[in-house]
Amino acid sequence: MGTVDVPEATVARLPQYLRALAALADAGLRTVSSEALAEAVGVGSAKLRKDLSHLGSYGTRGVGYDVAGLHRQIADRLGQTTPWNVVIVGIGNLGHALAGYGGFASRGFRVVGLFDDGTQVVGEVVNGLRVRPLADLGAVVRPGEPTIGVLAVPVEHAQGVCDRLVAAGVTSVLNFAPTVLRVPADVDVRKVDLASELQILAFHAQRRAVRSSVPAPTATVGERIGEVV
Amino acid sequence: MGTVDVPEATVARLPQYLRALAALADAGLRTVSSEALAEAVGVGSAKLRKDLSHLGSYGTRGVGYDVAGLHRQIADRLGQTTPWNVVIVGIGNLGHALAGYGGFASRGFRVVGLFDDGTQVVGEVVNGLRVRPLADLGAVVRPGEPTIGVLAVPVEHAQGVCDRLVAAGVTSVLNFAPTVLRVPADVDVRKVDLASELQILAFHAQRRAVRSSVPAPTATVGERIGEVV
DNA sequence: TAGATTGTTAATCGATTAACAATC
DNA sequence: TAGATTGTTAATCGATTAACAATC
Repeated sequence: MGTVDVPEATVARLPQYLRALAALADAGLRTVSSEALAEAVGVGSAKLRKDLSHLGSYGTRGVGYDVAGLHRQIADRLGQTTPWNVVIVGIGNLGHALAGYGGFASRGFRVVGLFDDGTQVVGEVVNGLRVRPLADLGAVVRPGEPTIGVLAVPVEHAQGVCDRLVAAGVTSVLNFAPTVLRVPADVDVRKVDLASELQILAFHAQRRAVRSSVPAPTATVGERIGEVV
Repeated sequence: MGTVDVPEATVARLPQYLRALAALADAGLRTVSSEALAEAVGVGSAKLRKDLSHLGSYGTRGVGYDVAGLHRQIADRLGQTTPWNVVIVGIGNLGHALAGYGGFASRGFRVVGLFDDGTQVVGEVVNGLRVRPLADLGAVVRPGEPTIGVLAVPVEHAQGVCDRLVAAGVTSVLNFAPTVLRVPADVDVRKVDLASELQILAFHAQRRAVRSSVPAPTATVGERIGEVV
């Protein structure tokens, strides 16, 4: 119990639990049941207990979980006890917005560098940071302290810029460019694909539309109809 | 075979396949094997063939898939043949960026409305669209044509604004606020949680760090060590 | 002690993967 | 026909869920 493998699906939910616990603590709650915490996060209580069991046991039977204790425990696991440095590369529309996004700082992330090679934007000050040319990456990314690189460049530059991030010592990358990045095995890449999200919503919407209009008229007695929704 | 259930995991990959096929078509390719297409998307060829089999069969044994035909087929399934209307609510940092994001238009999404109730921003023109007060939602969201709502408001307003989107007839919501939205069963919500993405990266990075430093010194002969990475 | 709630077990479900027969 | 590659089968894996014994 402890450092052993936490399933990926569980890891992805830890930030949600953490946020809900912070809200409960703010509300003055000392203790919370798996039922109540699960409800706040929108999952089932069994799933929540299973998830927490992967971190070790921090609940008390008959009572529930200590809000502050569980919060500390999860924050610890997410590495939130020490601040993480973040550099943002590509200060266009999206990079600008990310540079000013308040949600990062409040979760223990420090944006320590903004980079772009566009002659327009280099030198501009965004949210208190001057935009620097990519050549300066090495001056900001210190091999000692872990740094997360956020890629917000146009898709055609993504791989090249990613290579430079990796060369500078970045081993965690959040990629907003809609492309598959090739990286060494020790580099972790996550992708946020905004257009994809809309396409997935569109798929579901179209499926709902088709299912609510087509099946009824075309079905004949005795035919089997696929389950609706 | 056809309109029947496509697994969620497959749906999430369809946009990636579509993009890769567009690139192959641009490059002049007529035909592509599952091996080559899978490589371009960064998945295994077996997974790709399985995914495509859920759409019906469009490949030719011994030859591969017709690039244009498969592209059309997937675009169809994603509802990309008809344009989708998108409204963005909350024109702050992020909303601004999304309003100007080129990736939406190129995938068949039309941003048709920008909304905000901040006195500062209402009336401002962003990317050719005037920001309107939320009260105008009904004038833009037409019950007839499907509209996707993008929520980029501060977390404390998210639920309230979501309710208004739903009341206006929106049944697909992309939520950037870090909160669980309560919606009727016929409304589809997807969530993009930027801070969460960084937290997940931080979790992995910390795990890598712990595993590469701690286990070796503390392990004793005969002890079993958890598998590394 | 009685009531409440956890942590865990076991069953189920969905997704991935490898292998290969079908077939172009 | 011989070589290539699909579509499908079956095995495996990981995640979810319900139920309940352990225990506060």
